[in-house]
Amino acid sequence: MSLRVYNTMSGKKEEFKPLVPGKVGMYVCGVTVYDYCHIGHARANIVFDIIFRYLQFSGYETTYVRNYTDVDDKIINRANERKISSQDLAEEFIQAFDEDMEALGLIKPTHQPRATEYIQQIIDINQKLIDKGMAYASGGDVYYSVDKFSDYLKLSKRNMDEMVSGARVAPGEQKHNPMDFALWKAAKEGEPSWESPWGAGRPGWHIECSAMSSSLLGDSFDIHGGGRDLIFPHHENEIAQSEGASGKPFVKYWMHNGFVNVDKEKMSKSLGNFFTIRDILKNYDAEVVRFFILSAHYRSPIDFSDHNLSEAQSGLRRFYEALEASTNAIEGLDSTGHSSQEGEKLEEKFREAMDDDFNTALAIAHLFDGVRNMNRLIATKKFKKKLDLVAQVQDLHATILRLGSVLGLYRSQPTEWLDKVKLKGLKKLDITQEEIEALIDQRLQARAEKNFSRGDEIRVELEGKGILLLDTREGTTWRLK
RNA sequence: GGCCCCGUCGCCAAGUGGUAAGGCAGAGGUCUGCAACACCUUUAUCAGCAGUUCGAAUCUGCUCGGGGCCUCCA
Repeated sequence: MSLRVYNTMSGKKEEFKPLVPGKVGMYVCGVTVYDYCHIGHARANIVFDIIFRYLQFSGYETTYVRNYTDVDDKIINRANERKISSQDLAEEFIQAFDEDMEALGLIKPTHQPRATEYIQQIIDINQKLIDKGMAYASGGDVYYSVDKFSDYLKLSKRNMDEMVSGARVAPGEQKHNPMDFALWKAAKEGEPSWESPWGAGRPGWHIECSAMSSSLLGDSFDIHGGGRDLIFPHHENEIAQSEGASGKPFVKYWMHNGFVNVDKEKMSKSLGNFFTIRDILKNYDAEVVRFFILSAHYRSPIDFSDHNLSEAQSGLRRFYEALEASTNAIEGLDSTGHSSQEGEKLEEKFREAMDDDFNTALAIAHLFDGVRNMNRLIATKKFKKKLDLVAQVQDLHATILRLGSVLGLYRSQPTEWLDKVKLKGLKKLDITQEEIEALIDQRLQARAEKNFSRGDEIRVELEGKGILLLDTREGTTWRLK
């Protein structure tokens, strides 16, 4: 079974065959750096993070480019509001972005170019398009003539006539056709600008991605990704620019992730229903956020809510509890002399799921099966003496960790993770760790005196406050209800 | 108005022609002084209607409901 990916261009799943066998070039539209990232950005970046990881896991030598758009109207406006320079604003939010991605446990792309580092390439594309008659300079601006590109709207599958009727020309724009879009904008007073054959100016939106992708991946490459909302106009315009300039096919597979919704509605700034990554991480562990996002298929919409995050946390906790139990169960038992096929079987299912357009939800379901399997083995009587079973648990344990890392999961020490999440949850309750431990001591005392009714009282009291006591051979511990 | 997506167990969520994965929550059981964890058992015919087919959650049509893009947006 080989990798199949859903291509927005064809609207179907296609067998994945890179341009150069064994190698993949992937470009993902990053952020415009003028504000903090929200959970929608988190989803897009996590989705392509695991696509990157899985391509590498599958043996592809992958070059992953994710840009920063650091020159743009929104940046200029925001910088003016704050009375700082665009560069300082961009710098501030590039740093914030990097911190957020690091916190979410993303691995770094191969290249993270900035639009302002590619001004010359942007100018070159403009010139090439003008030379070919596909773009025109007009009053210091440069516009793309969409009617010169017959494939325009092939990605978003829209109808030009109807688009035109709804298109508007902003005041000051000098377009021949309302659907034309700016490749280069003449600088206004106080805006960042660069010298060009058309006077001082700055790039339009879209063109920077054409410049950075061709510079780092070539005129044609394998995968181009981003959120669904980028299909039109951003990606459509990129195609027009890049194919118009190079005369070659731009991208082989277009991949778009679904939205994050809040109460079934798209999250957006205008609705005011967005959550920043930073705020979410105050209440939930980063891995919980990742687990939540990967528990649905990347193209489906997901509903962000406290309830859903909590469920994700419960699910992840199951993994960590199993990992903790298996770590303890196989501790000190090295080579058993027995072989096991359990890991191999699990990996096969995992690959099958991931090969089917990165079906992380199914892949995780298989890992859950692995967990149950492992727990069942450990619960066997005289487990440690049955070396064939020990071998299977060792195999499953290692495989779950290895496959989990392809999803960026289970990277923490189980006990540490469980404690961390527990203490984070405790903050919401009306009791402290010290109080719990004091009560545990009292209960221990009572039980030592065979005063079970007092012991049960304490259990019930703590349960009322959201704390469950666990009696084990090593003593009594607690967890959140 | 144009284009597009979705509606699967209480909740989350896979499954795109061959007879419904998984998780959370619930019930019963084993274990436990009592519990918890873990394990075992158990819970759906897929919004509705009409078709195509030997066979459909999966294809077609219609209806109802929800959402997205068409202006900046992951």
